[in-house]
Amino acid sequence: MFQPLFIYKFLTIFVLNFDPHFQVKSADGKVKKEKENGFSSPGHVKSEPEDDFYHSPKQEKTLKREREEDFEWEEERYKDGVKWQFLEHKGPVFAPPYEALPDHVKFYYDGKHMKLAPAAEEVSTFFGKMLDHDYTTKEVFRKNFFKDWRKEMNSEEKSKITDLKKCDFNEINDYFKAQSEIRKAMSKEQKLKIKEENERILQEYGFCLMDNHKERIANFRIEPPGLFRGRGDHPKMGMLKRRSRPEDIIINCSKDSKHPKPPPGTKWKEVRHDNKVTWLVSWTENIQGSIKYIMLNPSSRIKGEKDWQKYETARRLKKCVDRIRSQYHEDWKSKEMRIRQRAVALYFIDKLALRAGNEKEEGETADTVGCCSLRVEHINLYPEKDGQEFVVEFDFLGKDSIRYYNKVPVEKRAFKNLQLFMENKATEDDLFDRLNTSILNKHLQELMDGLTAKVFRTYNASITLQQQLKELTSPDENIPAKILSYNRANRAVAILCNHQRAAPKTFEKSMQTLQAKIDAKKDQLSDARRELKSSKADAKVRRDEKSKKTVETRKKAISRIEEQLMRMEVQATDREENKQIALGTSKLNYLDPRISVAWCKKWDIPVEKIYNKTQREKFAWALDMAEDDYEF
DNA sequence: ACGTCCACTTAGGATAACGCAG
DNA sequence: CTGCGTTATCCTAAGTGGACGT
Repeated sequence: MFQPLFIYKFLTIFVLNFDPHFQVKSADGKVKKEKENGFSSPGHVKSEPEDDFYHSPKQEKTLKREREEDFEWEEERYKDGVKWQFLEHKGPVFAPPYEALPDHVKFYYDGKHMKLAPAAEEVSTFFGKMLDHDYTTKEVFRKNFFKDWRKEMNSEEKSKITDLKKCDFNEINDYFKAQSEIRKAMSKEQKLKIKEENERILQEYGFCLMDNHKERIANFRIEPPGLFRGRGDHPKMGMLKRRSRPEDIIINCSKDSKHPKPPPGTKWKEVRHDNKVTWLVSWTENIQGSIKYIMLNPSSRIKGEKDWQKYETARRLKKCVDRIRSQYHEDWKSKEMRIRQRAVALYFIDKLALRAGNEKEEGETADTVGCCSLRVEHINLYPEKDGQEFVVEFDFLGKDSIRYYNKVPVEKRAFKNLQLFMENKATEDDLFDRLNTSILNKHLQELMDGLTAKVFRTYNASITLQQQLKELTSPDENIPAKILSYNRANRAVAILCNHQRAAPKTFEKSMQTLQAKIDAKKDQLSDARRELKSSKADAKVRRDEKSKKTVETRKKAISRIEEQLMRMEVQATDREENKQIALGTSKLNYLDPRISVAWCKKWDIPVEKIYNKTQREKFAWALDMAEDDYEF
């Protein structure tokens, strides 16, 4: 077991030896897996004698039990919201300074060439680069851009350039396209050089030291300036996102660490030592005035533990969800309107996995809603529709302005309540006028410690995966078929959570190509069968070893082709069903990875078929923890 | 009870890297 | 070896929810 004294000693040695330049990957680029408190991180230090202390060979089961204890111990280590004891990093990487356009790249106003001063020119390139994008045709985008662009112009530019329609950015657009072609056409050596330089920056700035771990940082680069790309009908789209300078940046690190240095001749806005937060760097962004952060990679201890905790909370909900469900069924009958509304909203959140729906500041963001912020206009009630009773039709824009459209039969009492909530209301009125997320979450907190609205999404997603896997996996199918089943289970969750994507641009084409391949494979198969038949006949006549052998090889060839064909057909089905559905979001954020790991172990599927390298790093804790009998 | 601030998770699109057929 | 389609990674916007002050 860990002795705090040893930890402390280890930490001291480690800090002294910390060198941000050293390699963490082995020569072949493979990440060495190291077990430590159930977490493995690509950044963990190797070849320290103390390592043996962490990696002493033990039997799996023993290791597992001890690791679980370590988790508890870790939890206790950080009381009162303390997140770390020691934090050292090199600060952020700034966006490269603006490089003026070459003289031959011209901007035209009203058909006449006009040389812009650097400030205005830089902003013009932001727009010029985006000419092919839909954004530049949108009125709001153009209006916001033009307004902010004019702020960057000198008085001469400002007086001349008064109409965006008269601006010709085409040469700028062509220039950047050409630049990107040049980059693509670079020689191998040049590309390698760039790759090496990126790797060097990653090694220098991409890692930090938090307590006794060297951890990967998620986003160590400061966001470059550009035009704000809000999603959906965002009122601020096209506004200029300013360049951040060191004077805008707050550094967070421990007092006794080597503080990051600001670029020569500059100062940080502030250096603070707040170990109740997990971020390393922050700055305030100028569009919404919100704070941006640099934080650790999902593979880090601090993110992994939190993730694990999230699923443990969802599992606790599993234990009491029946009680909570019967509770809200009761609350539907309450004489108090606020309780009825709370109950119906919770019913939606539970049944349909809707998001909580915080209020938003009008005019500051796109008009999107979640459960608590639904308005009358977002639902239609049908006492009877398509042979079903009490149907609610939802149609609203959710997070990222993704449309949620669903027709669901609901329980009669819920339906009657909805009718009641909508009485004497205008379409733009709140459906749940006596409810908001804060009220709902306070209620949930009373039902279960740590329960909030979002836990239902996690719970329902994970339980759905588990149940679908049970239902869809057939024991005698081969691995590709089992993986198809997994993807279908995953898909059921993605549909529940309404995780959509734009159908890939190449979808139709690639589907055709695949179909052509399948047809070709089918032809190949019938050819092979014909050949087998003739060689069988041949063998019957000749009765020699050689012809018998031919029969065998041809049989093998057939089964190989059959296998290939099957694989392709499975792939085609999978792709078709996946056209507009994004599996990644649920996989990464909602599905308890231990369910997937257990499923892989149970059916002998290599976990690499389910999780790629990054995902395995993020879920290292689960890979370590889950056995084949894990139950969510 | 409400508004505001802050910290953190969740999200889809853009872009880079990879890998395979021709 | 090259071009093209797929997959992985990067990017950063857009949510959730708690704390705190009034």
